[in-house]
Amino acid sequence: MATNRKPTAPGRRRPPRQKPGVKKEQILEVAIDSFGRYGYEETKWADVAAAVDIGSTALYHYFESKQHCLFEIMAKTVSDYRARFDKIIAERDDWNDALVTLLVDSFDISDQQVMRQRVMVAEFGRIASPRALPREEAARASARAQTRDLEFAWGTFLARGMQQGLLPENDPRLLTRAVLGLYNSVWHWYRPGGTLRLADVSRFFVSRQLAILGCPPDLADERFDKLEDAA
Amino acid sequence: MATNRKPTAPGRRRPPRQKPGVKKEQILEVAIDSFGRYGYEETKWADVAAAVDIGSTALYHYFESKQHCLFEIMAKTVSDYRARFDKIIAERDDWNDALVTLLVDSFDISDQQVMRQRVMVAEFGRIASPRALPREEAARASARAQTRDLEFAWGTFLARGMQQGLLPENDPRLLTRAVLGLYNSVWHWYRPGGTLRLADVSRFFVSRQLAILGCPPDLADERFDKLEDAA
DNA sequence: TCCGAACCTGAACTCAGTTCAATAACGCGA
DNA sequence: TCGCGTTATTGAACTGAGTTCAGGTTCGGA
Repeated sequence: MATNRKPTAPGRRRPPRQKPGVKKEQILEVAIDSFGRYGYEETKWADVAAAVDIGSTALYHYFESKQHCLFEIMAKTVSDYRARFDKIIAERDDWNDALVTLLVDSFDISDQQVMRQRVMVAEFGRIASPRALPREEAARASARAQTRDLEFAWGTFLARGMQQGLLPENDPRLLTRAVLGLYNSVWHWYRPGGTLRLADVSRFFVSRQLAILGCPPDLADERFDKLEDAA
Repeated sequence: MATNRKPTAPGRRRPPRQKPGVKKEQILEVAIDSFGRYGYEETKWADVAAAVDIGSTALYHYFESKQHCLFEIMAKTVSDYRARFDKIIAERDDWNDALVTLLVDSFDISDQQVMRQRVMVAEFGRIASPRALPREEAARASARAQTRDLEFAWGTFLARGMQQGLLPENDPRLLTRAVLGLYNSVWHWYRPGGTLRLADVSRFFVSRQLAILGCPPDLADERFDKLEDAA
């Protein structure tokens, strides 16, 4: 837990500069890992700087503040999820197929994406209140708006399933909150490298999500069996 | 949002001292409300002091730190939930009756208890890592241990339902996490005084919890109808 | 070779949270 | 009613993570 990085040896040339954007990606990587592992509060901003080998004030070249970094992580997390959501919806005609794919796909994520989800659910409360710094506020507002949009998109999708008679009638907004709420709850306790494999968590929770919706919970079993065979 | 309280007028007698414990309760009330409404971070500890009409340093007579206060709130929240849980279990012979009562009862809470749940779910991540100050650490450890115990108790209860053939066989621990995860997810977005009535939220989410468990979701309908008639 | 933009730094500042030494009020036994 | 330990409170000072600022250095391209 060194708080300060070692200074460049005097009389020594600095290492050659990398491609633009690389450093920022490094910072985000370290931040995601540290925020996800120890929590946002516990993580010292200066330690993140040290980990990517810059002085703590250099961080302000990339982010307006520590929270700005957090909000960018969150905005990216939702935005990536949304992109996958849209792609799946667009590619499937069959509603049931789309549903199962959506549910299964959202658990089919890398360790780093898990960490992002952990950061997301742990610090979600922060995106509620506006901030003063312009870019920070932009990132916050973006994360918030995209979250809302995503809920709306899910609601619309579920309403379509009801129209087609594939889903029992119910308030689509509350149903969305229930399905996504159950999904998000996973990241409060699941962490990569634990005793539980994500594939098992996925199998269990997808079936429970289907139960919430009122579908036969074994709707996704076939899909999982196929995935197992592939692996 | 005044940060400092007005000083006692000089030459004036202080107001008479209240019963011991009253001030601490006042602090907790204000803290719960403020943490739940604006978030723990956003809430300035000194503002809490001002709200109960003491200087900010006087808070340290009651709590070792701001986090200590938070942890006491969380510990109390779990402990109260647990007490209700145990009482309900003890009073019911019929397993289905107990289940429905547990689920319905956990939504039958006052506005202040809602705020406590909001604080709980929003800041839950903090109870993971140990703290240095003794009483603060004690409160943290207590909150953590009680949460674990509660999950265990739920798991045991669900396993009993499976033994009696009233619940489909499933991993009781994962099932517990799903049921409680869905419950907790509510407090991320529900707040008192909104457009949605808690009774409606309750009706919907209890039925979804039953769906998760694999029970007929209308198992609780009768109960709700009775509650409606009473009101 | 010059220039502007991107990148980075040390020193200093901020401010919520906290510590500390001292004081005031209370409650109770002598 | 006095004395004395406990409880409650305060102002002044301290702490440290986060931040600002006024500059430097490096780079790619004109």
